[in-house]
Amino acid sequence: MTDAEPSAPPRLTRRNTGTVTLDEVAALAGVSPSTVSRAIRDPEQVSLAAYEAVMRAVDETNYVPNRAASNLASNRSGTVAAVMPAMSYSVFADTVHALEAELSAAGVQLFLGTSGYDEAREEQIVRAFLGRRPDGIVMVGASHTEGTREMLRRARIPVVETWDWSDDPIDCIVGFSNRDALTAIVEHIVEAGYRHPTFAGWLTGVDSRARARRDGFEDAVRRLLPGEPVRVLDTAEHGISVEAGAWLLGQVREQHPESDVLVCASDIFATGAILEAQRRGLAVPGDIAITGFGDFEISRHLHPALTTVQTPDDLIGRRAGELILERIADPDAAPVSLDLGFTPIVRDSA
Amino acid sequence: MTDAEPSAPPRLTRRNTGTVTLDEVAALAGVSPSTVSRAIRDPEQVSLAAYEAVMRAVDETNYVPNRAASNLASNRSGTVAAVMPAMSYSVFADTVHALEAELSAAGVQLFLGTSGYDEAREEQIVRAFLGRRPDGIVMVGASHTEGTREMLRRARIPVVETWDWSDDPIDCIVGFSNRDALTAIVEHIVEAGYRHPTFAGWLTGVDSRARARRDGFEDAVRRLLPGEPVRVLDTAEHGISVEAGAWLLGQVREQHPESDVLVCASDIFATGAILEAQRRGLAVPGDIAITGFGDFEISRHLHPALTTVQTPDDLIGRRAGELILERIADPDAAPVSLDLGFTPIVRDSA
DNA sequence: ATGATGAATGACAGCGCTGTCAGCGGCGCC
DNA sequence: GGCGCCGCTGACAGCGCTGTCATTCATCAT
Repeated sequence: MTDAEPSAPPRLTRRNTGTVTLDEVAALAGVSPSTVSRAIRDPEQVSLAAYEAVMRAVDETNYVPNRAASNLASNRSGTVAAVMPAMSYSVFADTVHALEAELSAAGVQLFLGTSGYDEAREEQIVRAFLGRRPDGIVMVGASHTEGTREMLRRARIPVVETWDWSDDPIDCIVGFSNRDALTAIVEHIVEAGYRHPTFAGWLTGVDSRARARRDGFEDAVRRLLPGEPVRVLDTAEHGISVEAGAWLLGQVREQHPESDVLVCASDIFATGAILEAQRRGLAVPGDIAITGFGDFEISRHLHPALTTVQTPDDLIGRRAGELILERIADPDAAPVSLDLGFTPIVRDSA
Repeated sequence: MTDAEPSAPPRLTRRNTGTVTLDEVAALAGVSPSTVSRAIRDPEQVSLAAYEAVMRAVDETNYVPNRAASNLASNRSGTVAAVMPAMSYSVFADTVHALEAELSAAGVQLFLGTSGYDEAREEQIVRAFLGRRPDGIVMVGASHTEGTREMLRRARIPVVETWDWSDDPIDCIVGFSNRDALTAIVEHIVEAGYRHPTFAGWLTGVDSRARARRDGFEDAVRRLLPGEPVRVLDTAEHGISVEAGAWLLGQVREQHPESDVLVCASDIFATGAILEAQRRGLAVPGDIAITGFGDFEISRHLHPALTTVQTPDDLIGRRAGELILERIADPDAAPVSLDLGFTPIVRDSA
């Protein structure tokens, strides 16, 4: 089968990709390529007979449209890019899931990238994503390098920042105030009678949300517990892990033995701290109270059940998806800032 | 500015996309488009002077190459697609992370999709992904619809199935035997003196790995504990959650009060079961022993610390990435089946 | 019967790149 | 001095689609 057919000139195209193309489907179906294109994208536009002929040919050839060609011709990619800090332990998993559900219902695919809580890496990722000409982009966080902001602005596509709050979003923002959430926690613990709180989070990293939470803690302590020192523990090289939480419990007992409540920037830390307290035979909240952040599923099953803040994880994803889709449909719509709030959940640990 | 310039004919391109193109960069740099393309993709090919002129023009114009055009022209997309069952609680998060690290080091981007443990949905996702002409594809699991297998075979790109084992992979497979892993657990508990095990997992879903674990359990029980009934609990509508684990503990106590060890198909269940045992004041392993699967970070912090099986989460991702890259470079390489094994971790819960 | 409408279709250029080939000048070699 | 060689560059076609416009034909009101 290596010989050229005698009936046709041996003019095989130079770079034959070997895959079925729209033209071949058209030839088989006995219609023009235009009709095949229409039948696939919007059956309403073609007659029933044409539609059926095309579908038969598509099945027969196992035709899979080449989206790269489609993107190029239509200048729409049918994709949305999302950049998030991490996947493990992901608070963001629910957000991504909801986002993907929202988008895929509209036939839009999600491109996912993780920055590892690193804004320089984030910039690289955004640059790479922009090369794929997504129709929109979803970011976690509202803190980015100036380069990232600039690129995003220039891309002229809808941008939704999430999980954070800002008065100066790039475009749209869907989130809540991490700062206010921590303030709310401090208000609760003060009301519950605790007077010597210690904040704990991963502050070595570039996680602006952790920082916002820290700031909210500091504000509230200064306001509600005047004269009280602002105790802050950084998990540093322990990062975001259960182990870091266990370590934190030791730290607070050693470094701040007077502290009566450990205010964690994540349920992950709080989980580790509670388990470590169990191990040490410490009573929670008797010997030390503990609060979390995020209301993970495990938190209500711990002993004691964790007092925490519920964040609108999947609502963020859903709304972000809706917003992106709306703005793809109407690029001139005004930017939207959506504060989804948070819900303090008081259980037994504080 | 709506008037056509008198000097040039008013032949504005019909569908102007408004973004900077390679041609514009070339004009500004004073070289041909070919040279710009080369300078960007492989600086070695052009003179230093040309390279610098191009880079200056790229900076000045904020040029971002259009990958859709590049894909179309070169028939390579620079992407790899990955399909996994879920993201929440994700055992797979580490795998994806390692995979992404491996690929992005080679300048390849990862397209991620989740099937929700649904093989029909998986097929849709694969179809959609294939439209983007990825250079390779990574699947979680070795059980797919025939349609999926067929598409994947026809795509003529490297395919790596993961987290599972099969004698008849589509192309490559990197994983371990879930069946054998459960057998190993049963061997341990029998050796430790337990005689009445109950297996628990989410069997209502189409998770073939859960099923393989169940089968491994059954095999081992029949072999090592002849005469013993094969007790199996399905979390059913509770799915994969901590809550399901708590529920399981209740179930095993009620339905199989004689059972002395609960063999969970995931550390998530085991975690819920241990916490529920704490709540009920049951001694673990005294009243009932508990084993998990996956060795999540929290497992070693529980009380008692969980006996489980460590799976090569990120090694799977790393190897899968390497394999994909190798096979992109050399499409004629022979398929590889890589059994990465597993490691039983004996702690205090069984 | 006639023109006006509208649905369905086809022709064609072009989206922004890359592969390929040809051409240019400078160099070392016989 | 002529030859081949090599590094670098530019011209050009074409990847597989879609937007746009032109065309056809049946349908309808006049």
